[in-house]
Amino acid sequence: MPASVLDSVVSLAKRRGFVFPSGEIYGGTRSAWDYGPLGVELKENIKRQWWKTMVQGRDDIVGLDSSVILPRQVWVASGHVGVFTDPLVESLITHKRYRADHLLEAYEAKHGRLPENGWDDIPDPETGVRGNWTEPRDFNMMLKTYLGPVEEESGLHYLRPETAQGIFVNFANVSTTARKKPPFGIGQIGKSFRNEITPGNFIFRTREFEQMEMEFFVKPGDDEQWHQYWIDARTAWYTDLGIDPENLRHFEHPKEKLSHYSKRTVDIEYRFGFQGSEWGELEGVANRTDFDLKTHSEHSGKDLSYFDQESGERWTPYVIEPAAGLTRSLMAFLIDAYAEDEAPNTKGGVDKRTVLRLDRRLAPVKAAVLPLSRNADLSPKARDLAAELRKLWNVEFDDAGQIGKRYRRQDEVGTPFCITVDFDTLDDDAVTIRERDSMSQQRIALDQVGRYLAGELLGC
RNA sequence: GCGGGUGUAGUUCAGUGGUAGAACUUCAGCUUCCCAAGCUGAUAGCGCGAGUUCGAUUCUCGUCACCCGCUCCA
Repeated sequence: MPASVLDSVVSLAKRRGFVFPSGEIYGGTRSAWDYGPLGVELKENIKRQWWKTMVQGRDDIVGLDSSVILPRQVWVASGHVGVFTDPLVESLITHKRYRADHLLEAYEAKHGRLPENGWDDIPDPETGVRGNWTEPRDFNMMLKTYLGPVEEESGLHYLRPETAQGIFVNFANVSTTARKKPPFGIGQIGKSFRNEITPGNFIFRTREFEQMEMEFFVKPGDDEQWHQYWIDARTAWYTDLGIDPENLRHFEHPKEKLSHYSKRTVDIEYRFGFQGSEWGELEGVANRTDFDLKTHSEHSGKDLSYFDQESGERWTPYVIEPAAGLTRSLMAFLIDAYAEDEAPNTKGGVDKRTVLRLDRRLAPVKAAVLPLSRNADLSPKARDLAAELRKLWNVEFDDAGQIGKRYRRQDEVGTPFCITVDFDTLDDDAVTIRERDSMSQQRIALDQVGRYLAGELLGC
């Protein structure tokens, strides 16, 4: 997919109010974005579909909404305080950055001792020149905040860098109250925060982001099967909602690059068409082993193991985690839905039509009611119809300008149905419903429109 | 954070050391109007700050933001 599609989508998103730079009137804040009227609808629809598929649609998964702010100890236990605080140095020659501890370890491995003159002895791995380093600096990926009126160490809290920990610390609460036993899962949608060194690529990487995560607890030994199951299930979720399988692929994390908690991680990647690397991660499906529950058991003193009545064994569940980035998938859905095709015009020729072929379930606007003309009292009738339909769906009313233009405007944002109130409506009390993709039209009685749409928009 | 690039209406682009023009968009009106690019009119901009200068959107510096790379990850 050429980069121009990505550019077109970004431009469309800005032009039609899906996404705005955050705090734009003050110059903006780095890599923070606000979602406009259409963007928030799309975002909510994606969330709703995820929730339906992952939580409500399954007997073995329940939902949770845990807080963004968690005690510092949670992050010490999870390993995030340690892992996310890497002292880094930068080469003054190549401007590449290295982890300070890695360079020191390498030196020690080679010489059998620590350098006598500190950083003056450490060579640049590329050029071999010694001592050209910046001071080691801590890069903590977690955003800090201070609770309480005084900014002091005891009030130090972190904003969560992943929603998962809120699930782990509630594992016992949920499994008891919801009366669930492994294999079962807990799903959660919410914001997470990371001090990314390099955010960018529009809404692809931001410091404040929204995750759709599910932690699935299974018996040790069953974990690898379940892992594969969720990789497949999650991939199918995207294709079911309209993503072209050609634009999806799996990326197996190399063993040496796995996160501190992971045994195996497979990313579901989408062909975004970025300039640097075409593919980008949509969702990571990780086998987190029993790392999280064990570490929280140790640090909190609360036993989070599970007693299996059937076998009489006690074990700590393994965790399979499909963690999806909400706004990334929003971007992927937009890119995949974007199309420019040809449509007939008034003069008997053909024109270019920009159309978002979004799945109906994701479309921000489900239907638009368009009176053919402002004259002859068509607008009031159309307004009434729109008001009626709005009780069930997000419906727009538009009577400005030419009818053809209004169709195109709706196509551009993926509205599946355009309902036209015309002059005949005054006599026959019927309207024309035009479908976005097929451009087919049907005449439906006014009092049947709601029923018709209900059938077409099932599951929305 | 470091290096490179960029910054003119909502969008895409012009342009000048004497404070800017177009197209499309948007809005209002006209056209009994069924698939944008008919007619009339209107709204709207030099990212922000400082310096040089009689005067800066234009030159300089800083800053902010965006894009590319290092790195990190949903």
